Amino acid sequence: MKYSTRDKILDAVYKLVYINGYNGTSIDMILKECAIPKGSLYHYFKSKKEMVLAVVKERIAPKMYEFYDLKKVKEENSIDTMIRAILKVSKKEELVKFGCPLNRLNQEMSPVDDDFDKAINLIYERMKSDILSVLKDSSIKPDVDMDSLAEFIIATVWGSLSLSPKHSSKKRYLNTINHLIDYLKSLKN
Amino acid sequence: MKYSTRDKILDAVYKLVYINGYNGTSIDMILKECAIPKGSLYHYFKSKKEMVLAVVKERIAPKMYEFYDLKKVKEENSIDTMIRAILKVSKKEELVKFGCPLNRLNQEMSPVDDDFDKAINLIYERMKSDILSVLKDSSIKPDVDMDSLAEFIIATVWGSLSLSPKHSSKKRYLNTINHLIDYLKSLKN
DNA sequence: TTGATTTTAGACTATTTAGTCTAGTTAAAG
DNA sequence: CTTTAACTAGACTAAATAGTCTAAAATCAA
Repeated sequence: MKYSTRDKILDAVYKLVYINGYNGTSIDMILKECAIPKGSLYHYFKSKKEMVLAVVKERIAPKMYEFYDLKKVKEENSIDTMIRAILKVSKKEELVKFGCPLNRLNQEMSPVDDDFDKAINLIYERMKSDILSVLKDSSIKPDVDMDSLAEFIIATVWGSLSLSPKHSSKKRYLNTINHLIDYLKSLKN
Repeated sequence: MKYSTRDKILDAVYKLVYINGYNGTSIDMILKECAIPKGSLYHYFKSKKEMVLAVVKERIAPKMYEFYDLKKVKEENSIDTMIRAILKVSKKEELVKFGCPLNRLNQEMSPVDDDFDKAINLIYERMKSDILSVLKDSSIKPDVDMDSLAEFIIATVWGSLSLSPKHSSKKRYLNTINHLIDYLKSLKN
């Protein structure tokens, strides 16, 4: 099980684009980061854009889905499963430090590039439906609109993570997100 | 009262950087947008960075403060003033379409540039204290932590606005933000 | 009007950018 | 072992990049 050149590239691009953004990351930075020659890079990917789109699908997407595949603890109300997922976010240091990688790329690329917009939206919709499937078998007051609640959860988590990355800390995230948790608890039937 | 070259530049840069980001906006794009020669540009600003920092201070900042200087309606609980401010955001088409300009720039520049980080943080802190001063004379349940509540409000609004700019609409914002409003109402004493 | 200052004009430069191309090397398959 | 395919290597290109420079024009103050 060796560390393939392609994987090396995707890891480097993920890391660099996460922090510097798409336009802030040059091919040369990538080559330096993974110490490979240009020929190899363009052997695996036909352009920078295709490369970063591969990162979206193969690196960012799995990281996003990861947060909502919590196994339900027996007898637990599903809303508590949701709360556990939200709290678990604080354990991922890079998220608390640099914000959500999907959200970052979304803000930079969605308004100016259709392919990025589509790729990112696909992941967003899947996240949303994952959340919905957790919420739907929880006992929530009947008058609550589930769809907008799922969006509210994502928006709040993303927003909390995006508050001034350099200064945000685990504690700050938890303080902010605590209000979301209180709200979710208040929706229990 | 003429439209000065400097203002013309700041307006163009605001618009271009808002949509394309800092690294996605070139000097040539700016020159084309405001139809001035390079000499003029570099007469008013010594570098691209200084130019965009001026946009942050002179264009973005006022737009941000604008949303929290609502006059309190007589007899109104201040929390309702807050809610009115949050709802008013939906009336600004560009916000709903492209997200919060401060948040966008923050995500792109704060992790990689100290000067941007500082300038943006200053605005953020002022917004937060504006919100706090509205909240502090409202009748909110005593056990609520005001500071994190102010951050929660900003995070949620920013997050709601950042959900997939291309597809977000006024209605989507309002649906999402409605949960925040319900939560705020529940905090009334 | 004159003289000083501010603003405009855009050609020019050095660097960086994404991407190409061809030759060489390594690995896989028979 | 030999042949074919996958991969590496990096020099090279054309375009775009931020920023400089000098001279001309417009504006302002006396």
